[in-house]
Amino acid sequence: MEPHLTIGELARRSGVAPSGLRYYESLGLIAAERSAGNQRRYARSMLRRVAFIRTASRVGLTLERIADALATLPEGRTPTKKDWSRLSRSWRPLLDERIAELERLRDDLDSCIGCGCLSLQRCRLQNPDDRAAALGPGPRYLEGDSPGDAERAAG
Amino acid sequence: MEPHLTIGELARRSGVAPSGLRYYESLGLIAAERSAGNQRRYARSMLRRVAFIRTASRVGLTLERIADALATLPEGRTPTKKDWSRLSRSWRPLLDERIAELERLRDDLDSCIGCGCLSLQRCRLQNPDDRAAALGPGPRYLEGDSPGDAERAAG
DNA sequence: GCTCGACCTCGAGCGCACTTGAACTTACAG
DNA sequence: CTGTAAGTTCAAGTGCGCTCGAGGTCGAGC
Repeated sequence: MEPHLTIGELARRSGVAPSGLRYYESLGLIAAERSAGNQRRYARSMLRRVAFIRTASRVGLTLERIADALATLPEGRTPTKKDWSRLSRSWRPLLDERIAELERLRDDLDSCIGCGCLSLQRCRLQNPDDRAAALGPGPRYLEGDSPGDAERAAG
Repeated sequence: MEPHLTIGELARRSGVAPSGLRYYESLGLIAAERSAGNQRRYARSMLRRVAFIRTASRVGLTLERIADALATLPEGRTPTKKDWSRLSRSWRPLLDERIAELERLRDDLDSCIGCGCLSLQRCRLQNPDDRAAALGPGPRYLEGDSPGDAERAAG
């Protein structure tokens, strides 16, 4: 049991490819010491940090927001379980909101299946104000922005 | 009440920018007649078609899959409410699956909050086989691929 | 000492859903 | 007839989360 991991070992054990780990590093999400020959050597605590990143990503956070979260960890010491726990807890409302939105969509869909209307005037499935438009390109609600964000942006 | 819509009118009424409508057309999702001066003129039924595309997109389908779905509409006549209803109904399982996955994630999160472990060995929050990796780059589960897809791809 | 797999950096490319910009034309109101 | 808002095409750019390739170096076993 070595004290440090090579990038390949961390990759295998975290499920993130070496290229992905280097990318995370380029964004400041993780860090590594270097061997005499300039190769990355990871502390074992990086395993948990990468696990956190992966899970946060599955929850729907962008890497930028994950970086923000990681920045709130105490400096100078390895984070404790309590630290990780605090961060994980903060995802809960986000998940709840995303689930709620999909459920709304599903229920609206149910109430529309009978009519097949998709009417811009009447059907709740439609989003006439296109609130999401203010937030930029790409699929939005499904990628982490909440309707709440859209409303605030539309302010 | 004109029989046809300009691209600007369709954009305002559908919530999709003109550039987006041209993009949809480039993918074969919508079509338009042309004025004497080569400007697009949309039949009113396009409103419903665009509404369908937007909603399907919110549900999490890629534009490619939406195109596939639209291809099953009868040719030679304007689709009826029944046609749209049939397509909408097909989203239901997809939505259910996406909701279920987020709920699983939330429940796993709950069971982990106490420990803060995020352990690759023990914690259900982790996804050790990284099933999603087979499907290519980018956030996956949250963008429309289902875990089922991943399992089939890994098979 | 040599080999060979794993590592390094840097820039480019990808997939998706669009948007933007340049350079130009059309439609309609006054 | 003229001004201008709205339309046209085409190529390129954006944002996110990576991956890939080229060209070179490192490290461990024989």
